[in-house]
Amino acid sequence: MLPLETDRDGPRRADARRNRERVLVAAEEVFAESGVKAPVEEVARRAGVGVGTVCRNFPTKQALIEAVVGAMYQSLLEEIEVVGADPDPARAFERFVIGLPEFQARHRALADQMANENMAASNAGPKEQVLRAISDLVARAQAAGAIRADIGPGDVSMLFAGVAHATAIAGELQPVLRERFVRIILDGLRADDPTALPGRPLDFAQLKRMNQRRTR
Amino acid sequence: MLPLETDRDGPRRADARRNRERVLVAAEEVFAESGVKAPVEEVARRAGVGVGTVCRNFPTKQALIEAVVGAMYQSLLEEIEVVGADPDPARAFERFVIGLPEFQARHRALADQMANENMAASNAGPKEQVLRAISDLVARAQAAGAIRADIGPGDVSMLFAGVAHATAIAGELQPVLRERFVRIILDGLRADDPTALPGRPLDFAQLKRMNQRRTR
DNA sequence: GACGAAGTGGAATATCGGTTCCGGATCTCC
DNA sequence: GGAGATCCGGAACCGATATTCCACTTCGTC
Repeated sequence: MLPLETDRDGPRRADARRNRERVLVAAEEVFAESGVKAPVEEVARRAGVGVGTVCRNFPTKQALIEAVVGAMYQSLLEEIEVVGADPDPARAFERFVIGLPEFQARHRALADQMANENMAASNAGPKEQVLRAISDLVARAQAAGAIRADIGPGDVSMLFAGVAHATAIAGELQPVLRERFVRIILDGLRADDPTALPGRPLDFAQLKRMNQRRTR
Repeated sequence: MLPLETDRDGPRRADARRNRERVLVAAEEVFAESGVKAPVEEVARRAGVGVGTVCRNFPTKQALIEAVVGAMYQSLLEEIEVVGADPDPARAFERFVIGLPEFQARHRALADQMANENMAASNAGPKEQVLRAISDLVARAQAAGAIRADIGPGDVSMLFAGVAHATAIAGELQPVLRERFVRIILDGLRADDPTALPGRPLDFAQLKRMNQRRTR
């Protein structure tokens, strides 16, 4: 996607590089439709190449998934930067939490990945930026008094990841349901007169630690 | 579990019936620990029988899963009846929504199943009872003014299923996080001065229709 | 206790999906 | 345009897992 690619992992020949790109695009589509459990062969068919080509560019299925997830973090980051530019912190936060489950629904592979695996070691770059951006958004909204103070960015992303997952089965009702649920949770996050929460606000460091523990 | 079993699906010999029961128990444990993707052989080992025995009693893995799910609906029903006996509708509802994600976390197979598959055709009996009980709980809470009127029982169960799924990865923090999220959503469900929701309240009939569409 | 029916264990089979391999096609550079 | 490196397709391989099958054991009954 970027010219830098040639440095790290680009094949030497022009047609090969084209194929690699087509595989990546196909994989994003297939994983979005059928989840990461979709067979590699399906990706190959969609890309119009043989399985051998897929496996040469991405030596293992896990590597393919991580490449796709990396690209998605990149595009998520762009979306966040757009809503983050909103000068009103409350509205920026609201636009973000409406967009997040929609994004996760659009790229189911990311949601599956976030729910299931380590992903801690890999993709340090774009992922870290996304997490920082989310933390900022939450902190700004809290500073503005738009949402209660006793939650952390980890709470927010887990809550809305749950919405994305729950609504995933919902056919054409999906967008409406997603918005219903987001609105309800937003009401719950407003500062008015909340019931006290047990535990401490959840930040991403703790969330990461949980994932590491789990995969060990 | 009941004497009726001999009619429908019980083997004729006493030891065989014992084995069937042990398989069911083992399957519940194994699925809870490792999800429904756990190999049948693992279930057999845990039950102390051969795979042949498992497959004779439950001709297909799907059948085994459904049997386990059926048993879990039964026990969920019992829990609901306990909290439903609370004379205060608001407190009954609250106890229910705190218990639901906990229950789903305890029996991950059920959550997987609820999220993934049809389950519409099978297990008509106990499932229908559970759904009716949930609808009652929601309606009573709404009649008492404890929660907003513009949501349906389907909204409630999807929201809290989402919590169960999102918190599934959370190791020892799981119970705390679950309660945090449930409290937040409960705040959002209270009637005070809610933002208007798009769409209509979701009931179980619509939810079922969604599942059917999806598997077709 | 002995006989037949019912049930058992686990090896064999079938299937599916990821990975490897290689003969042949394609590109790049001279 | 040809030589040689690079890359391609997809068949073959492999491991994992569900399902089937049958020689052997156990149960229930007389």
